[in-house]
Amino acid sequence: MTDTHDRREQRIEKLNQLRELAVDPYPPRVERTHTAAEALAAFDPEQEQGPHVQVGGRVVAVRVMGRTTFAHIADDSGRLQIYLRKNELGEESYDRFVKLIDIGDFISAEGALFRTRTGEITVQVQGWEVLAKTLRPLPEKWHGLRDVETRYRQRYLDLIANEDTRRVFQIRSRLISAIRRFLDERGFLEVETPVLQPIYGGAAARPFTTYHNALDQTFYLRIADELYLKRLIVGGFDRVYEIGHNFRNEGISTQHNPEFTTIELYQAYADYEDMMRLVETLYAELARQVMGQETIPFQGQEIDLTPPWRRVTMHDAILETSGVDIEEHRDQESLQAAARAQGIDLPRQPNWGKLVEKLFEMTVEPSLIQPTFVIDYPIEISPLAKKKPDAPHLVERFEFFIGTLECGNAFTELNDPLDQRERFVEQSRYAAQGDAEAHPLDEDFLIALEHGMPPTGGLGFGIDRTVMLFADQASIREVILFPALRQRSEASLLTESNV
RNA sequence: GAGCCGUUAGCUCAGUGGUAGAGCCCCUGCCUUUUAAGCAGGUUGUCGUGGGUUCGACCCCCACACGGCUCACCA
Repeated sequence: MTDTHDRREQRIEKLNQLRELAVDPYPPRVERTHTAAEALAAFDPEQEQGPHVQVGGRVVAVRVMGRTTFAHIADDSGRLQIYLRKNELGEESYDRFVKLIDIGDFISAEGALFRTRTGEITVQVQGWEVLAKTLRPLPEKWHGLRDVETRYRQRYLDLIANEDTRRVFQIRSRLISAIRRFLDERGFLEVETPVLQPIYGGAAARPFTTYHNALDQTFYLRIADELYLKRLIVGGFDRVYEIGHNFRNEGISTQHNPEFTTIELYQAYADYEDMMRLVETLYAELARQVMGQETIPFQGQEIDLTPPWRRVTMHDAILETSGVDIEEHRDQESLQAAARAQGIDLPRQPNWGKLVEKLFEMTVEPSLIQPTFVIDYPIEISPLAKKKPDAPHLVERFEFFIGTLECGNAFTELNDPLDQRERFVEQSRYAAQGDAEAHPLDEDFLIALEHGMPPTGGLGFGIDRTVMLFADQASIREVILFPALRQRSEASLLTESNV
């Protein structure tokens, strides 16, 4: 018999006592005239007494002083103090509150607003009711809830106990709204494309595999939206975007969750230069709307999102940081040797482009604090982007980095169907050589392209990482309400729930 | 998948090879403007799980579970 069990039984006993008093501990509805914030706003500071209000919320603090009691209730809008007096409520109602209401219970209370001696606007309670009796205690009030595992597994407790957690997810919501507003105002159409796909594509990643019984067919959970959105550009929707979950069957880290939220957008008659302008304009706008200024703090740094952002080619960035000139070393052996000469040990990769990417990640990425567009990527790691006309081993692609986070990816989309087919074929050669993330050939997509796609700029960026940036969080789990965790065994759950 | 660290009361945390602790929470009493209310008294427990060493293990050893960080993979 554990302490929790005792406490739970104590509360069930209180629940039963309420029922014996003919009180429904879970009434189906409640009258409410004001939220906590509305009640506070309704009080005229010039007056001694405010209007009569009826409010509801969770009891978060109780101070019993004999025949008088102060308590705080909280709803989504904030906290509000209530004041109960035995001589005004009557002995029965007053004692019922003191004896049968616990911190955590939901109640409603009605009465006139007044200001206490210390100046706090408070409801002088004339009547109150139980809205929902709780059976388990809330986390402690001083230190709140710190245990990271409990915070993730029982996020509701985290939200109750930690105001900062509420703030993070409010920022998340406001960011997503602001992104939608920004794109809607510019004529983008929000669309939804399949999550279950017969062929995955649009990124380099391992998929989750599932199975549809009626169709007797394997499906993959999408790793990107790209190929379906481009089909819509073929179809004549010139500006489309989708916000949704992607799924990648890979490692979990402070920057990776197996399911994560991205936005992808495509704009016909645009190129990657247009996408760069769109990104920097959007992020500055988000900063203004959500944070009130274009400079934001992130992990101890001041990040200035004011456009224009720095642009640097991958070639120049690597040369500046590591002293290795990738254009002088266009095969793996040579590039590995050049890197080694600078004291950088590069592991063998499936191709030159991947080796360049590796070199970039090891040397340049950790230095990219202020917003930076890194442009012109190797073709081998960019099978869906258009070649640079004057350098066919590179493509018109950029990624942008803020606070060393890789935030997003964009290119001038490849709309030449025969080139696209060759790229897919090249990818299948990498796959045959053991590249597990090589892009599979999508014949259906090629047929779409053969019907004609206008010149198009495309962009994708991680919503979660954007939230990390704006909410100043170091771990992606802090910006996902229920991050992926290993399942607890049934036995351990039962032990902990004590029922 | 690998390395390191962590797991003690409902919560936040101390702790020692020799009878498990503190604060908050909770329970009882007093208290009619408190707000970390106060005062007096009281109860917390499979010390993550399972083995082993030992006269004796919360402590030492091994395995396992879960989590965190770093690395690998990736966005």
